[in-house]
Amino acid sequence: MLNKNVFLEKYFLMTRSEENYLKTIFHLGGGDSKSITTNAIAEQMETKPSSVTDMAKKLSEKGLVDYVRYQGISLTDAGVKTALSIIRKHRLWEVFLVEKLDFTWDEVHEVAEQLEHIKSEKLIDKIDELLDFPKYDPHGDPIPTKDGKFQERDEKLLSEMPINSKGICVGVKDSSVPFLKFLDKNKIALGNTITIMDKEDFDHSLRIRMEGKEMRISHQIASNLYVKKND
Amino acid sequence: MLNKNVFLEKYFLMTRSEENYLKTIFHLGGGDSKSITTNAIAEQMETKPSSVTDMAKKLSEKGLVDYVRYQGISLTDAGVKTALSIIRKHRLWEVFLVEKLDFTWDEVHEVAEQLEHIKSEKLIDKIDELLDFPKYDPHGDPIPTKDGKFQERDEKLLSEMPINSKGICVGVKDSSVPFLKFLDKNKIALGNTITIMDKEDFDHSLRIRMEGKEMRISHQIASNLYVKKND
DNA sequence: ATCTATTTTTAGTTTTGTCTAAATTTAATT
DNA sequence: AATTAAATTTAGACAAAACTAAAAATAGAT
Repeated sequence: MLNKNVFLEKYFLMTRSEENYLKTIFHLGGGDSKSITTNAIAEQMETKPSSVTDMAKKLSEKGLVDYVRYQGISLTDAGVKTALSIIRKHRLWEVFLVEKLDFTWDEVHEVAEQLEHIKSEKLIDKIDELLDFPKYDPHGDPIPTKDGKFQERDEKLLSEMPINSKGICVGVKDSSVPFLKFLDKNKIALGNTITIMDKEDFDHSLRIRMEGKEMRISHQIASNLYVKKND
Repeated sequence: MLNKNVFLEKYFLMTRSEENYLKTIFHLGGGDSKSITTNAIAEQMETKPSSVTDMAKKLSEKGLVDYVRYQGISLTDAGVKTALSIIRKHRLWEVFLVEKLDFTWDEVHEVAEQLEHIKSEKLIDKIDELLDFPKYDPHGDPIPTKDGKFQERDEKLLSEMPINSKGICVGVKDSSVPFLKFLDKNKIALGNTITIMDKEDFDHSLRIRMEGKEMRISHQIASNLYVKKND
């Protein structure tokens, strides 16, 4: 009826499903005007390629993605902005759940998937403030700022660190529940300082010192842990 | 496929819309096996009677309401239990927004309407704990316990209090945004002790003393404020 | 350059929740 | 008891978001 409402409806009122598509496309790298295939999106979202095509048309209509039949999908600037605002909400909620409600690493994702769709700018800004404007989420992933800026980290995989170097544990590459539970069980937490004592040529396992204790970790673990170089 | 999943689907997985219907029916008094009319529900939810009929059938199928054609709708025990769990979530989130995020009375409802549908028992229990198990929400309405018990209050409307009596402000009858804004502006807050100094026969307005200040309030205001008798 | 195999799209269907318009039941009035 | 008014339900339609199956386009291999 009103022009203003048409505008609002088209550009600001996103459904949960639309938001999930944008987020997925961003995570698959579609933010750098790189085309993501229909199949890749379908696989990631555990849905069918035909459903992705339908949504591609819809998001293209709204100016959030660039879509050419058979050529794949990439985010427009508006699409990136929207995706980042959802990721920002997701990661802030994750911090909230861990810091304020004592959730463990592996429990937060599912709940944050729901909370990220709550529509209230004031709410998420206040949560940000309550948490004292955190820069990283519990998995070590950077939290975009309100104006959509990312603060990337100078980080390396633990497996790539040289012998005798030190690093602070800042994130995980694999954020699956089994891996996070493993870390919890072995008291490997973000912020811990890790010293690489020795590397085993045979199986690429590492001997490390952490929180005063020495332990051996497999290559598989070491290649899924990010550390920030310390010296 | 599995029997267990059929069970879960039918009895536990509620859609947002189903939850809103149950909540509305409860608020209209349908919890005491009192029949609520199709029209009343439609009006409250700003929808059409035919939509209510459709949902009545669906909820009846699920064993959450008793529904007889042309005779109205009431909640079953299971329906009451579900409604109370949603109301519990709504009111706890309201407390959270006011206590932890400095929302004002009039801002909380809209956001709580969204948050009440988040599905995670652990989340709401932890929020409850974080808030130190509050008994009332910011509007003074009682918060049902985890096992669905209500703690009703010994409360009166301010307009019904005798001269020279004292009361503690515990809730509002009208929770519309304009009224809540009025209260904020005039520094009338939950917990304030109010002494009734005088009542004016002509317009039923009241002269009261609150927080050391004397003021006059109209009958309309006084008949929308609940107080707990103090002496 | 042609032929497969794969990917992607189209067309048509389903489910959920809504709507309108028409039909039916209940309630109220004479 | 008959009639009218109001409330309620049915039937049929639609939009969103998914699906299946069939058709079309692309890419890879010979």
